Amino acid sequence: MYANKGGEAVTDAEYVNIWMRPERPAYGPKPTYSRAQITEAAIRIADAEGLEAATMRRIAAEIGAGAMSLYRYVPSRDNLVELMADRVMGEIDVTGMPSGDWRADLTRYADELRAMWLRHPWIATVQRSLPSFGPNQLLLIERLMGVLDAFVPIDENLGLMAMLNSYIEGTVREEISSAKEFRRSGLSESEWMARSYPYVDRLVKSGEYPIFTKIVMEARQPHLSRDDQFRYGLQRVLDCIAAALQSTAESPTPPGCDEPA
Amino acid sequence: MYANKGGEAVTDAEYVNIWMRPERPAYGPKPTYSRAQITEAAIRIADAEGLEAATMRRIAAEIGAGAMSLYRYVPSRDNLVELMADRVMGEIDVTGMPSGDWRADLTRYADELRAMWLRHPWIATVQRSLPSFGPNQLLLIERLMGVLDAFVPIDENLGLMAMLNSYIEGTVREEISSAKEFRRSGLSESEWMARSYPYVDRLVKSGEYPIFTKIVMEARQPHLSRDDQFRYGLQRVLDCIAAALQSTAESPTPPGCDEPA
DNA sequence: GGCGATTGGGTACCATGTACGCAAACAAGG
DNA sequence: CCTTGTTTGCGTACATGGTACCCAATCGCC
Repeated sequence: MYANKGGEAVTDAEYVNIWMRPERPAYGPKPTYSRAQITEAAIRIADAEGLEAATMRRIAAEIGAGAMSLYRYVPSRDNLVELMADRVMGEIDVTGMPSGDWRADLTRYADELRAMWLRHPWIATVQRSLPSFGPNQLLLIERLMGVLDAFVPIDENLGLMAMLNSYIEGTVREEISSAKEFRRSGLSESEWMARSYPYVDRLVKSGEYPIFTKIVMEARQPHLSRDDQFRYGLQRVLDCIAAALQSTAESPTPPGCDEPA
Repeated sequence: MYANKGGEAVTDAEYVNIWMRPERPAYGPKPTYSRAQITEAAIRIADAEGLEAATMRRIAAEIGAGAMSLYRYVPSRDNLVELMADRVMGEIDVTGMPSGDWRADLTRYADELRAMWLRHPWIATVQRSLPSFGPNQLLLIERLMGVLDAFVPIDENLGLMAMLNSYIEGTVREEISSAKEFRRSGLSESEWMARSYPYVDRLVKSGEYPIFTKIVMEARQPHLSRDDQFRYGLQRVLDCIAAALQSTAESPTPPGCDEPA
């Protein structure tokens, strides 16, 4: 694809991931566009109309380029999605993050992560894997893991942060699902509920789902603001972390010591 | 699409979801296939080669039908995916589930759910929303929520189960991501690690990511068996639930229930 | 100034979901 | 039994999406 200084061809497969691939070589005409610009345009479209609307042709049109021109900047659409994912990770503000007050830090992180997911609902559909971690994602890991680094061994820290992230992502995923359902059907929340009434009613009337019925009839949770639900659950998770900090402070033995692989 | 007994046409839009749509009318030639058969075939393909490999043509070929024949049984591919999702939910064995020992029940549920996700990694990519809950999903909710129903108010129960499910799904999602990465690259785990070494090495050498470096160098977690990681984290989540049961048992609800084993 | 790599982008190919139409199959009324 | 209305299986066809390939225009470096 490119030629390095030795003049040898460098094939695509040479690069482990996009982050190892140079944005542009120092030769030939000046590029009209840029990875950042393309990524930005793609995010704009995905935010407004979903990730599936961000097609190569559409993105190209958005920046006034020809469809195939994008491939001068990005090896494939999948890779572009990785760029998008890392780009939005950068929106999470973790400046001054190990502030000393871990609970405040994690609360802020949780709020920011959730807000970011809600701004860019399509990240719910992209799965990340370790080697695709870009600079923003890495910096985030750095700051987030830094919050508890002084208090617990690294393994414990990994476990706790996995729990925290799972909670945040799981919760937001549900918010996104229902929001997407509304959008898909083009109905308002109340219209949508009216529409699904026949189904829910049939289930309730069948008598086979007493607890489901209880949820439908009694639960107030669904009527609370999403923000309150989230914050309430988050407090519980943080309590959990507090307990774990306590116990490791007492017996500093990291978990899984006695376990063979 | 179909005609009801009055002879009036019933359009697709009349149905809230697939579960409200009758499988087949009582007229015309006997269908050669069935929803269940089609769903089964689709799952088989998706398990082996990913959800994107389960195309309509491929599924049809699998059962020896023409591509368009599937649309006599399923309104769209999206709806078929919903059928698939509910079908695999049915694999989770929750018989006799409110057994009295909530901790054992939830542990069993967690193990089963995780095992099911690992058998059918593609569910990670399908997002569920309330109205698409099929019979198996509903039965699962029924049994799972039943486990703590006697101990906590319904809203608390919802919150706790959301936390539990988030933990399970978040953890398994990561397992799936890396497994998929291996499969995609066609490499073994060690080959794959060797391949991504240049990237990791560059990050470590840069000195900008001390905690990332610490994870790479010191953490033993990634070397533990996935099962152990999962079980360890799960215990922590269950402890969390235990604490929540404790606190709600003290104030609002009448006593008489016991505590974790 | 010329060489050779690189850029923009048009054309084209293949895969996918699915609308449409038609002939064969079959239940119910005569 | 035959007619009639409806459904089934499925081939054809189209719109859309990713992207391989090609070519002329562009520009850094000798």
